[in-house]
Amino acid sequence: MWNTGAAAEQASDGYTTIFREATRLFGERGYTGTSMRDIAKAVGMLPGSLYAHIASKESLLFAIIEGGVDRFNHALDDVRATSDDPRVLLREAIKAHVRVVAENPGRTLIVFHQWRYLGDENRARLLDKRARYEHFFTETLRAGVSAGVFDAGLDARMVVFGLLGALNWTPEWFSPDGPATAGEIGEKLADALLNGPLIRADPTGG
Amino acid sequence: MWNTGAAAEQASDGYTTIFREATRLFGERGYTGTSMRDIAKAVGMLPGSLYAHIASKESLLFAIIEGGVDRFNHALDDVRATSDDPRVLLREAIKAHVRVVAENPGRTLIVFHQWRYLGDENRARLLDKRARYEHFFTETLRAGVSAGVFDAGLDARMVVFGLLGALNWTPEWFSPDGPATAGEIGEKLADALLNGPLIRADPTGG
DNA sequence: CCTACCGATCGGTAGG
DNA sequence: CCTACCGATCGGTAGG
Repeated sequence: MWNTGAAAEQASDGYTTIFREATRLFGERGYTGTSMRDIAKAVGMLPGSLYAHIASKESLLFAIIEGGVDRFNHALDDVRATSDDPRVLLREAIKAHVRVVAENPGRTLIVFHQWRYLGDENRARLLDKRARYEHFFTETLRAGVSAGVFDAGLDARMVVFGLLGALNWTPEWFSPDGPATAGEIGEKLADALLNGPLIRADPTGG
Repeated sequence: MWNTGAAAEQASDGYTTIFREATRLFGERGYTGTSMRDIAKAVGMLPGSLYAHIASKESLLFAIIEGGVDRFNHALDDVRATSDDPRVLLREAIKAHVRVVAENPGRTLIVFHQWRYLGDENRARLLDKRARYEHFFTETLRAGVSAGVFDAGLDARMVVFGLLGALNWTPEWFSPDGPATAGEIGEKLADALLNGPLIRADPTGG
């Protein structure tokens, strides 16, 4: 009877296993498309037994989303420490975002889309955390415009919506099996987003 | 008994009403989060009566998504006729995209996210139509790089992913109640996306 | 488009 | 974490 159970499950306890399988299933089938029986089957329990570990289906969704948003916000805390230059901050924020997405694209899709299924209170808490994340981009852009390194002629709201939209769409196409690392993708995506494809008229005529 | 029924329903027949209410409900609660009973209640029928007008829940989802994708592709057909300049084509495509989103942001969210719930055959048909849409952006970018009007130093895949991500995220924030029209938003978004916020070093020193 | 219904499944709980 | 179960709801159909 030695070395069975916990070891075979990679030392995951009941809650951890439930959390992991629920994340996978919510990502694949959606929250409303996943039943507690699906989760129970995936973790090898009977449906009623799940409730020895969790309070409700919604509490599970909330834990998944909140944990995901927290990773994004913590990544920004590291970014803030890297520089005072808004150009560097924005580039590092893009790279950090891609890194967090790359950790678990499926979880990120849940974070971005399935907060709609939370009850009023949980949804409000989540949207507050997401607003904090988005605020960094708005403020960094504003600082860069003031410093004269970002284009003051652009609509700031559209720049931020465009940037965040591009970033929030990354889990739709990022593949952990692709040849490029998250770091390489982050660099190239930052180049593309910060510069835009358009070549300006060159005042030297060259 | 005059002037009741059809007139009060704005001349919508059964199928049209079902289609409209299903679009609204799938947008608000998701496909798997909406029951046929929800739809029946919204249109004022009993659940079983829906099947006099539709074949199945999935056929309804497919009709909504296919109709939505077709609007995007038809809008691009108009764009193709406007110019040969890749810069103009890309700008007009961005504006067209925003216009289609603005028509019905809820339907667009279904188009972008709920194709996952289609069966294999319907999903493949949809993804093919979406690929055709995305191909326009890839090709227009390539043409612009060849013509020397788009930056050849950027990773083309990242430019297209960034652009399409920003566009596909628009239904998340676009509000028909906002002060700006779809046309104004499209212009400003195109400026932001095509130029990027970063100011290049000016060779004239100005 | 209604009446009446099918078998299957839902989130969750009492008591151990 | 299992046994045994609750009332509610699911997509869909036969026959009119």
